[in-house]
Amino acid sequence: MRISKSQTKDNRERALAAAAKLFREKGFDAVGVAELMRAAGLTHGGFYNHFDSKEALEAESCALVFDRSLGRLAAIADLEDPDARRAAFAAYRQRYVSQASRDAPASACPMVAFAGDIPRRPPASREAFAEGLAAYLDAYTRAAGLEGDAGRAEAIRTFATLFGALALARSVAQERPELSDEILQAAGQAQ
Amino acid sequence: MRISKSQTKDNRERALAAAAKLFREKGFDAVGVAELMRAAGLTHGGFYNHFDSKEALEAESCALVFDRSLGRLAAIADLEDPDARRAAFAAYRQRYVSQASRDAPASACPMVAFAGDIPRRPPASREAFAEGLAAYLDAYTRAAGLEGDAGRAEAIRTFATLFGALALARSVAQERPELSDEILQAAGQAQ
DNA sequence: TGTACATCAGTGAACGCGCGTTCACTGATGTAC
DNA sequence: TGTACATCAGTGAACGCGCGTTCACTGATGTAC
Repeated sequence: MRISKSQTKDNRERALAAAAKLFREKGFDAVGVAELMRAAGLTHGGFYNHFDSKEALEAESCALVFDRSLGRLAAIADLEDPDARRAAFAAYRQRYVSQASRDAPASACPMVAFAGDIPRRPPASREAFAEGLAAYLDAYTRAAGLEGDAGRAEAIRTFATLFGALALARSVAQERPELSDEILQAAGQAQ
Repeated sequence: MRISKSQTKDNRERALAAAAKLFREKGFDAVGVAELMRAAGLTHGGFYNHFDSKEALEAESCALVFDRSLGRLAAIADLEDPDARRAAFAAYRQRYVSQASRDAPASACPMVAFAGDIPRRPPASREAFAEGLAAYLDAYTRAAGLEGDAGRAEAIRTFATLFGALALARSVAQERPELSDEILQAAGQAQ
């Protein structure tokens, strides 16, 4: 049956949001079109009314998924008071390597969720991810209040530490929870 | 046709080695049994003479893949001269975040290759990986000459930096080669 | 505003394909004598 | 050492399954008058 335009738009957005969540949680190939549409409250046949292919949706997800992080970092960078900015940035970093982040792969850092797979994904996905990561590192550097070549290198290095710790902590969370916690704590201690 | 015992053993080892290489390069699901056996110079039907299932081979690969890294780190830790040990460890770290490591996913760090997927893999694979990572962090800490709680935390943190940088550098290597190089260099600058 | 009809988003059966796995068969190896 | 036979690793066709995608159909929406 035909559906109202606003309903149609809403359905598309729900499918895209479900994809962004499920892809991060389970990986691209492990999420089927049918599962994804079911999560959006629809059936699989209608998928192609909204997207050219699963690949196209994947690429769109790869772009969408950076929005929240970029928004948060921009908000921190834009704080006028330097002390407030520093405090907000420190809080951001602590939250990044928290147990909550580790245990919520569907909503936490998209880079940790996608980085491992991205080199083997289709070009459009890779491009969206690369653009997202580049923008993220810029935003992170600004939020850190760092400038110049050395500042930029320091920002990249400290982000690599957070990223690496979250990825490693997740990789052993089920089998070695104490080790997983230890990794997060070690990263959180960095000043 | 029947094959000699040593040939049989050799065939099994070649299949396992091919798996360890291909899984790191392409990911577990992207490597089929047929492709893997072809890489070992065999046909797919014989696979089940050597392994119970693809899952069983995957778990075996997850364990095998740590051997080389563990051996290298142990050799560094066992150097008698502290200066030589420090130099060897520094060289290990530089090699870890080199362009060569980034561009050779099939043979470089198994953790970077597997960490993202491991939480979604079967229990036996996860267990082998967790054991490998735990052993690796112990070996890395010893090679770094670090001791005690603070030393251990520092070792974990510095490894997370290397790991994160290599993973991030790989994720944008095809689309943003300059950014990829910049990430490796930033990590290499850490003292 | 009301009516008639064209549009098109949603549905679910059906498709083709690739995968892991099974199986009947082959023939050189290993063994019993 | 030689011979006869059982063993079993390797082969490739065939299987069942799940996936992305297609398609004929439905019926409420949007539009033309």
